[in-house]
Amino acid sequence: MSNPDHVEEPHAVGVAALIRQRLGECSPAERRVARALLASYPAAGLGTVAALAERAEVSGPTVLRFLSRLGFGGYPEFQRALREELAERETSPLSAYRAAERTGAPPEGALARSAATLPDAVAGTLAELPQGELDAAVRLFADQQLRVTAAGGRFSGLLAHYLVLHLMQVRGGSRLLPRTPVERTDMLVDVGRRDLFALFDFRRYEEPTLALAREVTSRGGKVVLFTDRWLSPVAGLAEVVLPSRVESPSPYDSFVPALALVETLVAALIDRLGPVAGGRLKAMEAAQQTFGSD
Amino acid sequence: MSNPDHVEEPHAVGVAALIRQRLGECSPAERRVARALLASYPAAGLGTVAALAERAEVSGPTVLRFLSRLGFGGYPEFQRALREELAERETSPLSAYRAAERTGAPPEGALARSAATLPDAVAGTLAELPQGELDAAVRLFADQQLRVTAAGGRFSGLLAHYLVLHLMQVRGGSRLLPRTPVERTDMLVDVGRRDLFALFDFRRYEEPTLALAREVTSRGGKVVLFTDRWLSPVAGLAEVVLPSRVESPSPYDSFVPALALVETLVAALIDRLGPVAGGRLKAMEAAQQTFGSD
DNA sequence: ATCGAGCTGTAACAGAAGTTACGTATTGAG
DNA sequence: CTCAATACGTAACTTCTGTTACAGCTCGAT
Repeated sequence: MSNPDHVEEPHAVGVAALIRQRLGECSPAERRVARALLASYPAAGLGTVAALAERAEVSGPTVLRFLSRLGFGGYPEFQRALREELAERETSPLSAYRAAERTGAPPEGALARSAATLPDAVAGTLAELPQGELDAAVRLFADQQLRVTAAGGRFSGLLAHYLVLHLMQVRGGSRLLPRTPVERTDMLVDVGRRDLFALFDFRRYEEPTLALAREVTSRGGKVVLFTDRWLSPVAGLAEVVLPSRVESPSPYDSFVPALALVETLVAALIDRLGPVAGGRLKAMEAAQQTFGSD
Repeated sequence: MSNPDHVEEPHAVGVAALIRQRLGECSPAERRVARALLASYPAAGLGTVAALAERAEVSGPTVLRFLSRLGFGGYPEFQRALREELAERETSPLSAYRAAERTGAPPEGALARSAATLPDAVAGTLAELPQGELDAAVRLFADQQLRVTAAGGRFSGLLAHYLVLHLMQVRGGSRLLPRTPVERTDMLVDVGRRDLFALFDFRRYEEPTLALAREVTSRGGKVVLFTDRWLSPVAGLAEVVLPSRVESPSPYDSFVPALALVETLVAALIDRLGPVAGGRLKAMEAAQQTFGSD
């Protein structure tokens, strides 16, 4: 379906628009269905035929005839269209940005777009984060028996690196998996039950990361996954999944929410390991003067 | 603020919040249902049980058991809750996370601290950013005549790396300055009027970075500085200064606002230079495999 | 006033959906 | 190694849903 021509298909421009467009050709009772539908838009159409009929104060068959007139083959088909439209809309939840986008003129500039998207993305990511998942992740990272290895893709690898830099100070026993296959395989020979992997996999998901996850889990290692809200395929293998939003002011996905999540994890880890981390902190600071920035 | 009494009512705080809250008490297969549900919320829950089961790669009864554990009497009841929530949200387009923030999230803990500090820090950073400074920075980075070199400290170097990865795709002629003194001096021998340096210097400010800035400016090179709100001493030498907030949920400073600023700069740069050339993108992808992550 | 055409609701049907019971596999404890 | 408890899927069942056929009604035209 890649032709931009006008299509008779109902799904072309959205169900709501279709209803308004064809409203003229409808009978009185059918019009009541349309109004009931538009009154509380997708929700009213996601229940049963009988419920919608009652809300519109018509009979069931009238609802069916109405939908048939719109071009739908049946009620399930209509609901499917509604759900698909809903899924589309949910993926870009920032109505403010989209509204500005629709007005034709480009938004006030990148700065305004950032201000509109990034704080919400961070807040949303943290709000949607399952408390249990974070707790589970903290429990794993706090286990000093486990050796932690972090890995990611070209961009997300920086998040892995950032996590490792913090873990080194908080609990030790952490390392960053190199991106070259040679060094990588060398580091993976002795992976086993005592290993915890922090994997970062964002759209477009990388095959090597999935392969890595398979290898690790097959050997009894555990995986904590940082991914976007569409969930990398690694999610199926991971013990803990931490999703982030990726809405961005640019065409590229944003890593700001994901970074916020990493820092939150580190903060929670410090909360749990408290005194231990404090002592290590002092030691690291002493040994760190040749490096510089904390 | 610290009342640990959570209401047992399923519909009290929204279905999504309920799922996240009870995720800990669920069996592995049930957790997969929860993830599938949250991945494309609420659409995935508005189809049939079989469809949701297939999406989660579990059986139908597992879906039912999961919902039963959440306190729902049956699938229809669950869908009704979903639709009611949807109707609620449609009427008040305010962000869903606000409500979840007030009712669902625990009053204490790292997650709550992050939710309280990071979004505001990002918003504040962007709001306090002088539009003129951003414009000036964009003008410099958009100048293809200039060779861009990015450098930073142990942690902030990751931001420099992130900026370079984007610049390579957007405009080319960009490189990351190594952190070892030997390679560093080697890269600096021919610095001159045609050079632009993106320096990242955060508390505690690094002497090497200041020295670098002195060397660069003395040879006629330009400096754009990313720093915290207390301003690195490099600020005196920089042509453009971009300060970020650093409030954090942990004892360490946060780089989330700074990353947001970098992404904003990239977005503005893309606005100015137009869409990224497809050829450059392909070439980058081909060459990326030999790359290591710092 | 009568006829006819189009709406609309009632009732019965077929099918799909949710639900439940049961058996197998898996895990952890003793 | 054995046993028990839990987790999970398969299959049968039952309810409810969407659908269709049919009959009554309204309204305009002749």
